[in-house]
Amino acid sequence: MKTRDKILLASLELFNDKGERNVTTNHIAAHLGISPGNLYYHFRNKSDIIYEIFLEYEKLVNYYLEIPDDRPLGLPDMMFYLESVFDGLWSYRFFHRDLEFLLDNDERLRDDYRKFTNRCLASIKQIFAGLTEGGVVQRQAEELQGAMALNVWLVITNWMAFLKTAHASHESDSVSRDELKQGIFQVLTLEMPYLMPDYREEVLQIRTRYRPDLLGD
Amino acid sequence: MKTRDKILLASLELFNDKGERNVTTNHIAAHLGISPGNLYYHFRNKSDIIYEIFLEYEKLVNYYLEIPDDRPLGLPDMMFYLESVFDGLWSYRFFHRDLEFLLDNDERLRDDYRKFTNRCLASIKQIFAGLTEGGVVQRQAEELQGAMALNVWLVITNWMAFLKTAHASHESDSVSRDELKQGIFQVLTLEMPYLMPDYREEVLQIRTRYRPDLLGD
DNA sequence: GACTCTCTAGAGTATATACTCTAATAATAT
DNA sequence: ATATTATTAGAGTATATACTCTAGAGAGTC
Repeated sequence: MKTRDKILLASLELFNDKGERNVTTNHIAAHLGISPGNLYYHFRNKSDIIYEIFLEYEKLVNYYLEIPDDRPLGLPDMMFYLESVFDGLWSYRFFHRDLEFLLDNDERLRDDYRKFTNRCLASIKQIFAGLTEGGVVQRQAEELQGAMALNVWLVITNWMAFLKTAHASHESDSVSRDELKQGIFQVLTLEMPYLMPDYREEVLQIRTRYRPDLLGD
Repeated sequence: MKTRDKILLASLELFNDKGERNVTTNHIAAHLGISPGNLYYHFRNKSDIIYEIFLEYEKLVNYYLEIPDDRPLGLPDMMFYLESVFDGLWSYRFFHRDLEFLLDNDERLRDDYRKFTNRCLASIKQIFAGLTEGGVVQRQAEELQGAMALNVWLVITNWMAFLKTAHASHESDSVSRDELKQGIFQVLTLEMPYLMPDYREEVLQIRTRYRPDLLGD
């Protein structure tokens, strides 16, 4: 593998493990057994590394959120989107953690992330539209749709942070992929009242698969 | 005012303005025109300052979330809670920003914050119970209540972060108190389907007062 | 006036961090 | 083989940051 790619991979791994704030360029170099000079030959600075990782993340999410416009959506579609999005969230979980600081220090990233957010929100709305057409969710007032999508977005992107703060110990990376998936439980809770009555039972059923076991300890 | 209190006040102000990560103890001292030595005479370290500020925040929120148990709750109660909580959020807005890092570096704070979260979640559930009794919201399955409360909590505590990232410019502290209050719009959106039909119109009405003007730009 | 206790100044320190510079080595082209 | 280019090592630097240490000023007490 090219050194450049190794750097990106190691950075992502370390960021996810320890948080961007706790990982220095020297750490990354040391982790790979290369010199700082070598790292800076491939990247102008730390922000550049983060930005490239963001681009990968963005690409992945865009791929996950491709929505067929030639057919309505069903329950399996919805679950597929949820699983995919939380998968992406897991792979790049460092990102939403130090987000504000990252955006503060890289204008390019800030602009791109803003557009990214808006695209995601649009996709969520589109998914709801598809599900409405598919008879899974009830038709909602136009006026509510944007705010609903935003709430879904808030729950999804901040579930990880909540888990981390709710955990008793901070033993490195104590949040597991499974726990993250419990965010799906929260999103399904959110959607419950909007479902067509026929689907309520089925979704409640699916939802139990994601039930957190530790909540409220 | 005592130097000790001045330090707490100035720290809170600077943290809110620039983010905890961007404010050093030397900055705080310089801002007050006192020496670093003086600052460290009053506080053992930066974590201690943060911890004391957290205690104030906690006290404020606890005060706001006192819930009368001798009567059911009405719509005005609900709006009062929302307004209060978002007020507290505004006054200590730095806190939820670098939360994960703060908790990683102060075990005492982590434990306290965890308990704080659980108390808040319990309060939210209690408020829902009161509103149910008051005939404002429909009775929900026991099983849903915890997850609903958690979603409300997620939206409330992360609304600020969303605003910051959604903003185009990072011109220092460009998020206003009014914009923060638009989080109430989101929470009301969340609650909408659970309301008793009689209250729907009124809440929709109230909700328009908090409508964001910039969303989706 | 001597003594004590609280508070403050300010220079200073150890460590960390992002990043640079030079020289050398490996790879490739001619 | 030689020239050129891409890659790497590794020592080094400027700056920042959390925090320490010593000395001394004020205020109150005996």
